[in-house]
Amino acid sequence: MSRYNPREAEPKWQSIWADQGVDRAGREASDRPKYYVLEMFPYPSGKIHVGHSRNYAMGDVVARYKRARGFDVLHPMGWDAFGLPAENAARERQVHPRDWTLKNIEVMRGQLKRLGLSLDWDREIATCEPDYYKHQQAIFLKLMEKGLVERRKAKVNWDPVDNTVLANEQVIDGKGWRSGAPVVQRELDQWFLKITDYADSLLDGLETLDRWPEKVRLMQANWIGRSRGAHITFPFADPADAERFGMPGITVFTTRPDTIFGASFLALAPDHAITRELGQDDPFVDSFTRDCASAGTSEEEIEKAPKKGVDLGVKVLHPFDKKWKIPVWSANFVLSTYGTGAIFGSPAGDQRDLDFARKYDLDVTPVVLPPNTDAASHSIDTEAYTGPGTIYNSRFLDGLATDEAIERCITELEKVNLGQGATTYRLRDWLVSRQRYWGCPIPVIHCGTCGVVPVPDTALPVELPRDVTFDTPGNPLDRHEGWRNVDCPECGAPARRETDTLDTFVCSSWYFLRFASPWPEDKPFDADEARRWMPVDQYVGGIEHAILHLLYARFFTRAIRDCGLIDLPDGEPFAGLFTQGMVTHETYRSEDGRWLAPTEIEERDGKLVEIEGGRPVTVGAIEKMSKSKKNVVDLDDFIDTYGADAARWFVLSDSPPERDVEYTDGGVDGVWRFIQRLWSLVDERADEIPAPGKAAGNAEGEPLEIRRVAHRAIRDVTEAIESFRFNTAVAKIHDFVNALRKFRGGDDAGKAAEAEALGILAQLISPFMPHLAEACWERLGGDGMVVSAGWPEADPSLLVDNTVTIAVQVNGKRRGEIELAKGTAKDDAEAAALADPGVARSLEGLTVRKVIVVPDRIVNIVAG
RNA sequence: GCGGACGUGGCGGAACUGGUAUACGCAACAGACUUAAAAUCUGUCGCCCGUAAGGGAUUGAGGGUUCAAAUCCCUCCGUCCGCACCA
Repeated sequence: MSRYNPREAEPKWQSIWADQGVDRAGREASDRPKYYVLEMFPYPSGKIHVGHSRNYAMGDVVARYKRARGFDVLHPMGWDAFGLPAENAARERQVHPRDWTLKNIEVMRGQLKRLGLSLDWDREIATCEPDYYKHQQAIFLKLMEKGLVERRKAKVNWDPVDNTVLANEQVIDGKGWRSGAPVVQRELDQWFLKITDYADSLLDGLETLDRWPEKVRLMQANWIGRSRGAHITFPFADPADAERFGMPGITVFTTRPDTIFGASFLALAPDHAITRELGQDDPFVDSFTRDCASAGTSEEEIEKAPKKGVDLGVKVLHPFDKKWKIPVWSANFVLSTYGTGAIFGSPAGDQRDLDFARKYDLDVTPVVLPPNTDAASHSIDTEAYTGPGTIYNSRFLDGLATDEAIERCITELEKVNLGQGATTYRLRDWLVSRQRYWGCPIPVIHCGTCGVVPVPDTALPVELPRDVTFDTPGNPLDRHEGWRNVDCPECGAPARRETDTLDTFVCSSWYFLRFASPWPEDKPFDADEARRWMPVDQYVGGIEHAILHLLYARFFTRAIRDCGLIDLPDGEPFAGLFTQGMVTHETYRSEDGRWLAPTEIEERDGKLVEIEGGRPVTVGAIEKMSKSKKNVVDLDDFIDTYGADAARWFVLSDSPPERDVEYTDGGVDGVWRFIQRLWSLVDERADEIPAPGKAAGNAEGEPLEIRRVAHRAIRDVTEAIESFRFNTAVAKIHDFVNALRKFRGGDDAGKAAEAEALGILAQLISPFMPHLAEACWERLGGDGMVVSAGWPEADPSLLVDNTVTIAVQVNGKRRGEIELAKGTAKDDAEAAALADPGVARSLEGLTVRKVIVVPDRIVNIVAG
C-alpha cells in the first residue's frame, strides 16, 4: 500500500491539463451550450492565503462540474491591478508601482496555478496594462459623447491622509474606507458618471435577478432609495423676496402631499442657496450655517444631535391659500443632497418635524385621523402619527384616505401650477475622479480656448508616464510637466492634460466583457463574442461588494449597451450571483500587544508561547484571515505540506458556502486523513477489480446494495453542487467512501459493482479534488482522464428501494419502526403498525381513535 | 430609529414540500498494533434517570395552528449584517 503524495501528483496532472488545453474555452460557438463562471478578480496585493482560495475553489467546482456535464465553459482570471496600495508601496520601499504590481501578479499567478484551478489563462488580463485601459479610455469618451459624463464643481469627500476624493460609498461612518481618517468637505471640479440616469432601470432590473441573493438585491434597492411623492412650490409672500432670490418661491419635496394643510413651517438645509445668501447679511444665520458644517458626521453624533434651527425671517404662502403665511426656517436635520434640500414641516405626521415644532413652539395641526379613532379624541403630544388614515382639518381633502388624498393634492397642485408628482432617489452620481497616479488617466485635455477637449481616438492610450516620484504628497501627475503639457488637439495651442485618474471601480465594471473577447486591439471587445458569452452565468465573490462593485458594473454594462457596443437587451451582466463567506482563524498577540502569525507561535507544556523567546501568547477573537491581524495561512506553505486538493477540500467542507468557515489544525488533519483513506481504498482494490466502464456492475439479478449507494451518491452530490451546498456534497462523499470501505466485492458481480462505484467516486470528487481524482482514475485503469470522462448519470431504477423503514407514532411520539414494501397500501400499513409489539404495548389501555398513514413515510396512531 | 438574516450536541453543521431531529466532520474517550510515540485501524460518544432493557425531556424562551412543528403563525430574548435625520 502506498501513500498518496500530492507533491508529485499535483504538478504532474497540472502539466498534463495544460498540455492538452482542457481548461480552454471554445474560441468559436459550438453546439455545446455555453457557461460563463467568474470569480471576482483579485487585487494583486502580494500573496494569496488560504482565505482567498475559498472563492476560487467554489468557482472551480462549478467550472469543472459544468464542463463535465458537456458545457463549453469560460472560466477566466485576471488582475484588478490599479490602486492605492501600489503607491503606498512605492512611497515606503522606493519601488515603482508598476514593478511592485507586476511582481505580485507573477507570484499570485503561480499560486493560483498551484491550486489546480481550471482557468483559461490565454485570456488573462491586467487592468494596469495600456492594452486594457486604452479601451477603457475609449469607452469613457463614448460615454462622454452620450452625455453620461459630467464635470462639475462639487462638494466632495476629501480624505486628508490618502490625499484624494472619495465616492459617497467609500465613506464609512464619516471616515475614509481605506485610511480610516475623518473625511473633510471640499469643493472641487470633479468628473461624474451619471448613474442616476439609470436609477429606475437599476432598481427595476433587480426584480429579474432571481439567481441573486435576496439580501444583495435588497441592499441595492435601499441604496438606490426611490421615493415617490411631489414637488411643491410655496410662493414668497413678499414679491421682493422672489426678486432677491431669483425664483418665485421655494420648492420642496415630500412623500406626503396629503398632509399639506398641516404645514406650519418650511425648513431649508443649512447649505441651501437661500440660507447661504441670507447668511451673507445676517451674522446669526451665518454662524448657524457654520455650526452645522462643522458638526460631526459620525453615526453617533448624528443620532445624538438635537434638532435645531434658525428663523430666516422670510415668509411663504400656502399653495392653496394666498392668505396663509408660513415661516421659513433653516434646520440642521434637512439635507441639501436629498430632494430639493427643503421640506415643509407637517409636525403631526413626522417625528422630526414634531420635535422641531415643539422646540420652537410652532403650530401642530393634526390632519390624519388614524383608523378607528374619532376627531374629538385624537390629539398629538410628543409622538407623531405617521401611518395612513382619513384626512381631516384639510378643506377639500377632508374625508379622503391617505392614498386618495395624495392623488387629489397633486391634481390640485397642477391646476394652480405650484407642483407635480415627483420621484427622488437616494442614489447620487458616481464620482470617478481620483487625484492619484496609479490609475487609468482620464483622456481629456484642458485648453484655454476650446475648453475640455477629448483626446482623439488615434492618440489613445493616454499612457501613464513612468518617471514619477512619490517623495511629496499629492498627485505625481500634477507635477510632471513633460506629461502634463500638451498641444490642444483642436486648436494646437498649448494646453494641459487632465491629471485625475479614474476610480479603480471603473476598471472592474467591464472586465467580464473583455474576458469574453480579450484579443481585439482596436476595440474593447468583439461584440459577437461578448454576446455569445454574456451574461456571466455564475458570479462568485464576497458580500463586501454587494453595493459598490455590483451596482457600478450593472450601470456600466447598461451604459456600454446604450453606446451600441453590445446587444444585451436587459443590460444585466451577472445572471447568477453567489456571495461566499470568509475563512476565519484565531488571532494571537504577544505580551506587548503585537499581532503574531500562526507560524510564530507553538505549544509548550499546554501553553501557547512565542517560538522566539518563549513569552506567553494570548489567543484573541476568531476573525477573517487578514494580513493586518497576521492570522493568515500562506497558500504556498499549505500546498507544500498538504497539497492543493487538501486546501480546496478544506475550505469547502463543514460550513455552508455563504457562511464563514474557521480554519483549524484539527480540521486540516481530518482532510489529510480523508485523502489518504480515499487513496488507499482505491489503491488496495485497483488490481483486484476490472477497470471502470469495462464492467457495468451486475446487470442481471437483484442489484447489489453498493450499486444503490453509488447511484444515490451521484444523485445527492449532483443536487448539492447544483444548489451551491458544497458542504453537504462533501458529507455525501464521506458517506459514500465510508460505505465503500466496508464493502469487498467477492465474486465477479461484486467486483464489477465495486469497479463501477470506485469509478463513480473518482468522477464525483473531480470538481473538488481534481488531482486526486485523476490519480484514482489512472490507478483504476479508466480510459483517458477523469476530466474528460463526463459526469456520471444516476440510474433511476437504482434510486428506488423496494422496502422502506417507516416510523410508527402514537400520539405523535415514536413508538416503533416497521419495514414495509415500497408503496404498501394504507390499510396494510395500518395493520402492520398496530401489530408491532412496541406499538401494541404503548396502546395498552387506550382506544384507537384515528390512524393517519402517509404512505412510505409515517404512521401516526391517535389514541386516548 | 428603519430594513434584513439567523438562533439545533463540547464545536462546525445536516434534516426533501410540516412526516424517524442531531447525517457528515472536528474534538473527546476506550481498545488493537508498537519498546515507546506518531501514523493507522476498531469501537463508544447530545442531555437526564437506569447496570441494562427501557423511559423522559429536548432544536433561544413562551404561546398557537396541526394527527404530526427545527420547519408555519404570534409575542419576547439574543447574535450578526446593511442603511443612517432620505422629508
